Formats: sequence, C-alpha cells, structure tokens
Amino acid sequence: MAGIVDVAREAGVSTATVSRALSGKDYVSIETKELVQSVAERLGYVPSASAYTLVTGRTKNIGVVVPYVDRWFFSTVLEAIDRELVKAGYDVTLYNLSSGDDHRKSIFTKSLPRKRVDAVICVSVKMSEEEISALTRVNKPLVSLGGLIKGAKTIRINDTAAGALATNHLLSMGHTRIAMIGQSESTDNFYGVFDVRKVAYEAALKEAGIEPRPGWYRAVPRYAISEGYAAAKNLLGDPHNAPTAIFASSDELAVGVLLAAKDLGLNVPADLSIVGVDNHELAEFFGITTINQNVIGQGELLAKTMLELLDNPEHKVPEITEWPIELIVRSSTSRAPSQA
Amino acid sequence: MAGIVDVAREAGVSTATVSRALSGKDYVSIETKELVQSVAERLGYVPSASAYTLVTGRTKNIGVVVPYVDRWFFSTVLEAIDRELVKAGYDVTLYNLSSGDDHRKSIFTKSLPRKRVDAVICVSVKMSEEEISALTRVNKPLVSLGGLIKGAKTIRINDTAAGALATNHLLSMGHTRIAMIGQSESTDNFYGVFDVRKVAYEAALKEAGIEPRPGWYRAVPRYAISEGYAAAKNLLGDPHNAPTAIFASSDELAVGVLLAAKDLGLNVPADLSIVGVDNHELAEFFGITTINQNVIGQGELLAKTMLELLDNPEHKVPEITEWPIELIVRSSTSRAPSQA
DNA sequence: GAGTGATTTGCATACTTTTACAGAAAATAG
DNA sequence: CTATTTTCTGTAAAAGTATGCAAATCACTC
Repeated sequence: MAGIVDVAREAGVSTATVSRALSGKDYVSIETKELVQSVAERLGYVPSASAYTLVTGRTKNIGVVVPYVDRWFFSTVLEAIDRELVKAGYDVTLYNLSSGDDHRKSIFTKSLPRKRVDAVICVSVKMSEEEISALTRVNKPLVSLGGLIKGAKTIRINDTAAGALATNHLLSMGHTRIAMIGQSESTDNFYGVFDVRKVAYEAALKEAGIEPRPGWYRAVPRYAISEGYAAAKNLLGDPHNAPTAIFASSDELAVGVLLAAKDLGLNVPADLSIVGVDNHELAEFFGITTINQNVIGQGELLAKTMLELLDNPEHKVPEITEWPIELIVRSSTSRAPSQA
Repeated sequence: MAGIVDVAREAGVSTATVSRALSGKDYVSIETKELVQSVAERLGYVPSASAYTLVTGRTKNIGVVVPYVDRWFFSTVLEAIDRELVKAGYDVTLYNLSSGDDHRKSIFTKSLPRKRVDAVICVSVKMSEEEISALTRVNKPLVSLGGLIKGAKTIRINDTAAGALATNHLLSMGHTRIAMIGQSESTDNFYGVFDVRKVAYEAALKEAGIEPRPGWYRAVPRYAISEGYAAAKNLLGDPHNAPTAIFASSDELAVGVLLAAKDLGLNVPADLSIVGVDNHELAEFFGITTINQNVIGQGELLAKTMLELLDNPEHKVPEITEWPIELIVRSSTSRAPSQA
C-alpha cells in the first residue's frame, strides 16, 4: 500500500508538493505536477480518506436515513438523492431504521455524529428532540423530506391540499358516496402523513354538506396492492350500500381497488371512480387518476438543498419548502352514476 | 466538540485510559471506567471515526455496489444486507452505478480503495479485470451476488436450472407451445442472467423434441408489469397461432402477462399457463406459479459470508455458493388445453 | 520478606494527510 | 540593475485516536 511519502520519495519531491500536485489547487510547476501524477499512477496511490478527513474536517460523505429501503417511495427517492449527491462528489451512507430499534439509538448517538458524515438527510422519519440536538450540536446540516423536524430544512407536499384535491375532484363529478383507504399507523420510525389526508378528506366532504361515514374510511398497515384489494372488496361487498368512489392514499392501493372492482364485475369508472396518490408507474399503466407528487423531483431538490447548505452555511433556505402537486386525470374517474 | 483529551483532562486520567475505558477491551479499574464513562457522557464525547480508522486501519463500514436501487430485486437485497451488517456494527455506504458512467470509474478507482470501506459487496454487477484488481490489490474482501467475478466469493442461483425447471414444469403438463419473455440486454453495469435462462429454456424444449420458435422468445428492456403486458399482447395476438404457456423471467413480467390474458378474454390457466421467477409478493397475490429464489435469504447469506471473511480472512469459503431454488405451483398453471 | 503474577495506569509513538509559513527562484516593472 | 510581484517548493505542525512498552500498584504464595 503506497502512501504519500512513497510517492514523494519516488518522485524526489516533498509530500507537500505531492499533495498539491494531486489536488491541483495550488502553485505547482507543470513538469513536477505531471511527474507526480505519473508516479502516483504507477504506484497505485490513492490518498487515505480518513487522513484527509482528520485534517480537513470534511468527509465528502452524506448520511441518508430512511425508515425502509425496500418500499417504492423510499427506494425511488433514494435513487434520486444518490444521483444528485454523487454528481457533486459525495458518497452516501445509508441508515435504515427498519433494521431494529436498538440500532436506531446507535445511529443517532454514535454513527451520525461520529464525524462520519458531513450532513444528514432524513426522509419521512420521526425524530426526538434529543436526536435532533445530537446532530445540530455537532453542527451538521440537516435536511428532511416529509416529517416535521424542528431546526431542519424541510421539503414536503401539502397533504391537506392533496386530500382536498382528490376529494373535491370526486365531489365535482357528482359523487356523494366517497370512501377512503389510508395508512393506519405511523410507527416510531416513520412519519406518516395519513391522518392529515384523512382529515382533509372529511373536511372536504363536510364542506360539501356530506357527513363522512366512519365505516367508509379504511386503514391498512402498508401500501400494497393486496391491501388495497382486500379493503376494496370489503368496502364494495354490499352492493346496496357501496360507495361510488374511492380515494386511495397511494397508487399501489388504488391498483388493488381497481382489481377488486373488476373481480366484482364492476365497471371502472362507470360504476366506481378511483383516485390515487403518487403518480406511480403503475398508475399510468392502469390509467388511474392520481395526484402527482413527483418523488424524483423531491429527492433531487432535497439533495440540492443539502449541497447548497454545505457550500454556504449562511445561505438562506426557507424552513419549509412546499413541493407542488397536481391532479392527473385518467380513465379511472368519471361522473357519478345516476341514482338507481 | 469535545475530544479525547478533554475527557482525559476532566476525568484526571490519561488519554490512553480514556480510550481503554470506553472501548472496554483492556484492564481498567471499575471505578475509573465508570468515571470516564460519565465524563464522556456529560461532555457528549463521541470518538472520531477518521482517527480511529487512521490508527487501526478498520472503518467498520462496508461498500455495497448495485446497478440500481429503485428496482425490486436490488432494494430488497439491499434491505437484507443492511439489516445483517448493521447487526454486526457495520455501516453501509451505497454505490449506485446507475448514477452515470463517469461516476463508475471514480467508484472503483477512488472511493472504494480509498480506505473508506473494509470490504465490498457487489450485487449483479459486471466488473473488469482492472476494477477487480484495484480492489484485491488493496486487500479488500470482495463478495458478489449473481455476476461472476474472478477472485470474489460468489453467491448465485443456478439460472440454467431455473430455466429448465420452469420449462419442464410446463412440458410435464403437456404444453408444447411455450413462449418465453426475458430481459434483453445486460448493460455495462448490470450482469444479466437472462441469456442463460433463455438457453436453458431452448435446451429443455429441444430435449422434449420441440423446436423452439424464434418469434416466441421476446426480450424486454426492463422487468415491469407494463413490459410483460405488451409482450404478451403481442405474443397472444393471433389466436390461431398463440402459445398455450408463457415462461416469464420475472414475476413482474408474469403479472403483466396475466393481465394481458384477462384483457384478451383468455382464461388462466385453462387457456394459458404462466410461470414466473422470483416469488415476488405480487406472485402470491395473483396466484402465479413461480420459481422461488428467496432474495432476502440471498442477501443475508451474502452479508454473513462477508462478515465471516472479515473476522477470519483465512476462513475457507467456497468460490461459488449455489443458492437453492424451488418451484412453487399456484393457480396460473394447469394441463395444456386439448387440441382444438 | 521476597518473589510471582495479575492489574492498573501513563508516556510516547504511529497512523496519513493538508496547509500555514517561509524561503528561493523566476518573472515583471520601473 | 534594483525592486516588486509571482511562482514554486520544502519544513513542520497539526488533526484525534489506539496501543506497545514500561512502570507502578496490588494480591498472593512460599
């Protein structure tokens, strides 16, 4: 393993010159620079990251903490974040909270502050006061997606608006019998925004003079086609007392609803309208009306915000940036069927 | 930011004692240990990872390189790897090759050998000779999933067996008109195993005395429901000349096939049998016969193998470990329809 | 009481790099 | 030709931790 001194000796210069020649950000004559570079190449020299970090205080590494990695939203946003950070020369180390609760503590008290990362990006994670202060105390920039974290720059969609947008779309088409499927709980790790959407859905209903029926809100543990399918089968079970529209809190659920409707012999959208959230790839394939939240875009902005903060800590970034959403109308929604 | 010297001064001991008290792996009296621990706690001291690495040579960090992170197989295996490594006290930093080709080079020549990681796990990535030697030269253990990498311990399923198993299952049920949908290309980053499965499929056909029809092998660019749907629509377009069974190289493709069949008014399995690969969550939901490759299990074994190599470099791990596969028969396959 | 071994601590060094500082050489200005 | 600036290079001092070695203390044993 060649070190900087080996290169220096071999090239007949000092280690300082080697450092300058390779980093390229200081006066070095063109000949010595080329000499040093060729020697370094020949010896297979790569500078030690830990020594670099020790002396500069910078790691060129960013910690990304997620509640899960094997779920659509998170793997998608992770891909976007990574792409953006890598472009700027940063590595990303992954902190996956689903690996266990005891692990969680060590992430926030050990790994993260241990000068392993220059900054931290949290996506949809709930954090306690202590956890936040453990990070801000060591002066690490903190950017978050979704969850509200005091002291962190946050990017999020307006979930109240999302719930209202979906519900009002259905109302505007004459639907009065509207059910909703949302996510049940937010765990300790996971900052769920589902209650917010539910409240918005109920508020929109009331505003239209419709009293929400308790039985028409279904909570499922997980965004999955199978969950949406089961919930919809249940909701649509009694033909005499079934909703004419279902607002699903994710496109994966919405696909489940669509399949359930088909299996029950219902026609979508003639008998049942469906609206989802996400603009998942599947929503386009199945022609599901949805609320686009452009997950890739959110991830990119997240990373860019982080980089800006890193370059210029004094830079004024708003506490909360609201990411725009839009309704995409496809073939899963239409006017409510006329009263039978 | 408190350092070890601050703790030492405050506790009235030497830095050596502080180090030993906190690491806990050397003689320290119980009283001083407790004193040091409380002082460290009070000062919010966390040892610097870079200093630790510089002096010990260990990073407690493992690099995982993947071709993509936002695809089912990779996010699932990543989740499993992470869970296992975290349990053993390692962090994982992610190297995503889909971030661009110029980035790829810097991963293998800079980031990875730069003493940032203790070892490298590659999942389904193709590596050149130089890339491999860049890693082995700095003496980093290398474990790989799928792709064949000389000098690395590899875990993989037998894709020839997988292709044969699927095809023979269909043959055994009397099918003679069997098509296949596979993945078209393997990029520079991605070690695709699809050619292997195709060859096995054709061999099984020939062994049964059936000449494979070129038009009945369809290559798609990506494992996605929409791709499977389109390919199947095409394959089944002409009712007079359609296959009675389709072997899809992934369950996501198989789901697409199933949906296409339904849309064409075909009955599965009466009119069309379908078998997939993966045992994806969706395969169970849709009742698709599949070849289970237990991705979680593969990820766990990958991580465990890595840890074993790290603990004991001399430990004899076989070059290639073949991960078992099994056929799971569900409701998407049945006997071939009698000749019309 | 001396010898043996186990515990407990501190001193000093090593790990590898970047960079402030200073000095030398070269280029430019007057 | 001197004075000034620019370019180039080396010396040396950090950065924060772990650990070999030696010294000191303590508990026993004979």
